[in-house]
Amino acid sequence: MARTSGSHALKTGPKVRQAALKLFALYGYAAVSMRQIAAEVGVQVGALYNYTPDKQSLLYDLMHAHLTDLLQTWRSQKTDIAPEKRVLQFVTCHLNYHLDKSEAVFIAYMELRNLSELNFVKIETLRKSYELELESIITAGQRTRVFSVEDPKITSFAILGMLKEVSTWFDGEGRLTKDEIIALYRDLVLRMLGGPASKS
Amino acid sequence: MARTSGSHALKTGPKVRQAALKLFALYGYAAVSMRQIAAEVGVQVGALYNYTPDKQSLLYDLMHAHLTDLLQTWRSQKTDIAPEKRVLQFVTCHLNYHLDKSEAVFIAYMELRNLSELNFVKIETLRKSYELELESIITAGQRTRVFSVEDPKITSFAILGMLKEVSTWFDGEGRLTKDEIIALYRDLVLRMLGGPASKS
DNA sequence: CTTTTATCTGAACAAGTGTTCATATATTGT
DNA sequence: ACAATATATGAACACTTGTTCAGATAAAAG
Repeated sequence: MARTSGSHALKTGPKVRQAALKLFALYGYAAVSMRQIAAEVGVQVGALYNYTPDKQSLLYDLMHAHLTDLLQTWRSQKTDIAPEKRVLQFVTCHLNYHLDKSEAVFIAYMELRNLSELNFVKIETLRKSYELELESIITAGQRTRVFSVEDPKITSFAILGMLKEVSTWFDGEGRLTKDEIIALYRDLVLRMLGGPASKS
Repeated sequence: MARTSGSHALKTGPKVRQAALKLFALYGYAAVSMRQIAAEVGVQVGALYNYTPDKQSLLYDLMHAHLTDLLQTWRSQKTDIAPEKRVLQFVTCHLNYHLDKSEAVFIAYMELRNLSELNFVKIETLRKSYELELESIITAGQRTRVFSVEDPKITSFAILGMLKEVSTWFDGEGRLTKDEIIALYRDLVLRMLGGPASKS
């Protein structure tokens, strides 16, 4: 070897992913050209292909990295707590992550249909395993009668749907702080799960 | 005149919009070419320009037609009823519309960033006026103390977010019928609004 | 049947697409 | 200093993009 691997690569590689992340989130995968990404990095278009085999892999890598990061973040949380606390832990963890990394989150929701068939299956598997985490918390709480829901699956979809929506408008400059927003959603989720107190 | 206006146009015009609706919903605006739309209609590319000045207008027209239709559907509902009934009316109306016209709905959420700046403002105005309908119901119920929410705006966002999510997975072939789903969401919404019964 | 005109075709336009590659340029180890 | 090699360039590839338009086609009016 006459050169340590990646003297520039270690800088340009992440820059490419970061530029792609920003531009895909802003204009959408299909609307962004490799030349736009190259310009954002400050490099000619050919150089990108030292860091990705093609445009499709760039999208897949971003989504895969995001989802494994999200899953790992969640799975590093304390696990041995009661469902009513655990669901709040989920909401807090989810919103903190989503509000901090809104670009990656946005892409993961919006660009599913631009994945190749094979990549789509892999990403969907990851996404579903994350979403099942919430459903299983709800089911656990249902068993111990601390929650009272009609349909755990639909309830988990509904909660995830309303949590997703936050990242479409939150920009850190609104009326409420991140923590205030999280508190409001924690309350809404508890209501949806209908603790024993609200049973009729 | 030697010909009644639009002998074919009355057939091809709607076909163009329908083809664009289908393809935009399936692959996204940026990923669909005018030639694909033409092929779906069964016509050559040039013919499309008898029915739209350009691709951008095609997108705008679809979104505008959808939103005015949605708003009109909602505004044709009975208005003189109490907030707790009216909010259920909103959920039912919204879900019925969204589950029936899922393609138009999907485009309206996904393709906002592909609108020109001017068109975006117009569409956003329509969308916001629809979303404010829910917020004003919540605020009204808050005043008469039939609802008990911490933040009417966030609550309306949360409800709209969870209602939107339904159209991403509902395909009419799942475990639940449309009416069963609507019933579940009506219940969830009532819980979120925390009627006086559930006050602590 | 002839004229009028709405509609469609088919080809063309300039610009942009993702990707490849021989060549040049840095940067590092010796 | 030189040699080795990781990165970047810039031009080229074949193809697709949205849009235009002269001319063909078809249908209705007179």
